[in-house]
Amino acid sequence: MERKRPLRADVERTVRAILEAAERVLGANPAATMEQIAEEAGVARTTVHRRFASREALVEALAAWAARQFHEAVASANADSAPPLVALYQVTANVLRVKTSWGFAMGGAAVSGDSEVARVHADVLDRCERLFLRLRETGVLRPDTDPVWARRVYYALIHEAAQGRAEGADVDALATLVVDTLLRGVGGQGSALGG
Amino acid sequence: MERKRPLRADVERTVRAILEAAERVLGANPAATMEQIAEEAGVARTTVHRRFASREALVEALAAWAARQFHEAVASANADSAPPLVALYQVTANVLRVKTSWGFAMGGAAVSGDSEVARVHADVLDRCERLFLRLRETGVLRPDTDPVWARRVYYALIHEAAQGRAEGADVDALATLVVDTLLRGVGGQGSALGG
DNA sequence: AGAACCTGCGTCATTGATGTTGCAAGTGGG
DNA sequence: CCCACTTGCAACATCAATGACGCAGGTTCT
Repeated sequence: MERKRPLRADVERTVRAILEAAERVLGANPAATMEQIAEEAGVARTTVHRRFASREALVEALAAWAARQFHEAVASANADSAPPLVALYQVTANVLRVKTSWGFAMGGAAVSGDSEVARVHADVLDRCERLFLRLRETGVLRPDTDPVWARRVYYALIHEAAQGRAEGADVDALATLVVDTLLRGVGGQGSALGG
Repeated sequence: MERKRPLRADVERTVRAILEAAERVLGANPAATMEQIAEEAGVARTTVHRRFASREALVEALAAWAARQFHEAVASANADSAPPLVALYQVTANVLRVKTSWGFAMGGAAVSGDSEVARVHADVLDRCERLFLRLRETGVLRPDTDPVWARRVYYALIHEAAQGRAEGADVDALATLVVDTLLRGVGGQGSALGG
């Protein structure tokens, strides 16, 4: 996967431009054409094909690029060693930072392919499961909570938070919002249904 | 939009079969072809084209079909008159019943078109906003909660609940889970972050 | 300056999806 | 029983997206 010879600086810039354009365009419309991506990137369609052998290759490269940042975001949060609640907050903030800019590349449409990318996401999922188990053991999560459901809610909340707000929004505030909503919900004190 | 003459019974059955097949196939892969839909429905591709002038028309009919059930599900819950918490639970259960079977037809990909369908969804959104305002006034929601955020979380939770569980899962249990998670979150007592 | 490289543009081939039509066969209702 | 209707099948016409070249012009590196 490594390039044989170092590429010229402008080539790298072009590739970056294409990837960012692809993120924007495909984020707005997953069925967008190479033409639209090229236009958004400010290059000719043929140039895109020169850099990426096929559409599939482009999407995969995009997913790989995002997966790298995703992995780094999660890994740098010390999810396994830090106190679970702190780790949860750290992971949330880091992931939000990435996901607000690379929402499509991290979504299902891009990760469908197997190989490296799927492994990274599976790995993150694993860390997440472990983190939620620790959260429950620590008493942060209610003991009767299904960790899988909790994790899915967590993912959904992150998605929502990354989706709605503009890129400029304060990531820390968003992370607080997500964690807070995840743990306390939006209800007042005695608002639970009888069960 | 009404048919001039009553159609033969088997025609109606064919249309239903196509719509249901479209829901299943497009749910699994939004970019699926007419061929695949026809195959799933057990009819020839030309038959699909006879019943639906174009792909767009098919998707729109699918969305309209789902929108009708969606609207009915929400309307029959008396969201405006019943006590807000009861209404919330009712709406949740009713919507879940529909959404587990018509997930794609109610999602963004199908509703993108304007016209009737968009109006129904906008209407439901309105009722939702009002319901959440009432929930906050009643003290069910924390006073400092952003109603928009609350509603978005609610939508996301419904989506997750409808997504994961098999169709047979107990709708009432799911609704309880959603409302419970929405209001209380998944955390224990003193688990909120310091603010 | 000279070589190597990249890009834009025009062109072309291919492929897959869409939509249409004619025809023969099967079914149900009157 | 006969007619109207619907379906499956096969063939056809489009059309858009993908992907591949070759060439001319411009940039960068040495």
